[in-house]
Amino acid sequence: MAEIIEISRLALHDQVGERLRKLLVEGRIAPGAKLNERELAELLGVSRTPLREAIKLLAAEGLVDLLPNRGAVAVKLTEADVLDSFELLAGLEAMSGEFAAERISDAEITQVRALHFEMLASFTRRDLSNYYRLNAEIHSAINQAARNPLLTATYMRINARVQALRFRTNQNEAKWIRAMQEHELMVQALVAHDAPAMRKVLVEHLLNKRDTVIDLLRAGQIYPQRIQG
Amino acid sequence: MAEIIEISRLALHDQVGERLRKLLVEGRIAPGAKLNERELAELLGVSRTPLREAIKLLAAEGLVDLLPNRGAVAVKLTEADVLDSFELLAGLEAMSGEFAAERISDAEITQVRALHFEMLASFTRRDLSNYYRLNAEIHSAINQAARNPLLTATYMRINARVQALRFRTNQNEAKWIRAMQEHELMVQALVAHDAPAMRKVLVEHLLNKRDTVIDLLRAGQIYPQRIQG
DNA sequence: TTTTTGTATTTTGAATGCAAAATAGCGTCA
DNA sequence: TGACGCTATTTTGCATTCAAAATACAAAAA
Repeated sequence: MAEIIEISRLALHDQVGERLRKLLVEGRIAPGAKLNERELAELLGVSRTPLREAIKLLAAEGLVDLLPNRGAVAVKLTEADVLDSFELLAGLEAMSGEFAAERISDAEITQVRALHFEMLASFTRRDLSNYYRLNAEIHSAINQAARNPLLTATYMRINARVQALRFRTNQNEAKWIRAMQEHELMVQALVAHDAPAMRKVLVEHLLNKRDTVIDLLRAGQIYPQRIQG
Repeated sequence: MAEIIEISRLALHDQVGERLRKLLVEGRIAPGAKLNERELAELLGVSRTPLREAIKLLAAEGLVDLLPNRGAVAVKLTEADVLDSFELLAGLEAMSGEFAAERISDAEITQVRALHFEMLASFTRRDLSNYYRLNAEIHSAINQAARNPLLTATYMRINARVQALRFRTNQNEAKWIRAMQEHELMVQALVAHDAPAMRKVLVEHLLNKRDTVIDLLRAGQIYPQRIQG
């Protein structure tokens, strides 16, 4: 009989972890907010045990801070934290980009180019929602093409920390246009399998994103969106 | 009254986490070995609750795999995993090295040079134990000089995964000599604050280490050291 | 002999309970 | 009025307990 790959439903603590992660990344739980175990357990409909296991997991991912005997709080990144995060992300993206330029297949290039044009369409329509989705898909495709799952996982982990911050950052028209130009260069570098060019444009791209986020952070445009706190 | 920074003793699950991590990294728990909760809890003298929390932590760090309803096993890296790990480590070290070259202080350079000569002494005596300690200290000092704690933490996390593999890998005289030459170049690059040179030598250094480990892995020289399993 | 099926045991997963630490509230004293 | 200290309540941390899933084993059938 054929081997059946069982689609194992996730364990409770994993489900809780995913839901909590989403709440944190989307900013539904505000940075700096205390995570009351009893409250959260009731909200999520589970006992405190799996919730605590999930919190430990998120702590290892850097999404919450653990205070001994005083529970967990959603991380509130300082400006220095944000700078460090983007610096590291730039390096990781550069690495991804280099490997991708060397290893990407023609089929994958075609796919990236298609996504790129779709993104241009969304940009033209100023359709932020689809723009962000396509942007994420392109970066994900580049990561895939790098052929290093550990690199991809590491990138995603660090990215999750700043995800809440990046929510809706491209209101600035000039910076948005520049981001699109950089994406154009990325596609060119991939087509040419030019690893150094890919590194260069990605580092620049990320550092620009960093500056945008830092500006918004200083202007207080980011954290005030909190829902719970 | 002055604010007193309390040296809070670690919570139990953290202590358990550290002890477990040590057992895994040192290979005392063999790769692929099942982590029986009852056994381990008894061995460590705690109940299963904090142990389970610690295991979740180590799973997030990539030191154990979680099998739904079947517990945790110590990760057993495939050759592909090892290649991915070293590729990522090379990129992270390169990043560290670049930033360190740009940001290192004169005092830190002096310290690295001193450690370097101590390591040369250990090399000359073929004193493996001190050689490894000093080697780790130098890489740690470079990481510190990069001024990015998140990068340091990320590097250490990935490094822990392959730590057990790297245990005693420099038996090969020729490769050991080459490693020493590379270290010489590192110090020179740091003194000259030459970031590109630092990147170059560190990537090379790590990829050579990778090759050494892969050779040993293929020759079956690594995993057979297991104690428990 | 090999495979299958049913049962017993083990092991993991989650809820509950209990102790210790932290927080909050209140009263007292300066 | 304000600061300090004590008690009560809340909250976290860990152990214990209970339920469900997986594994091991043995017996029966092909």
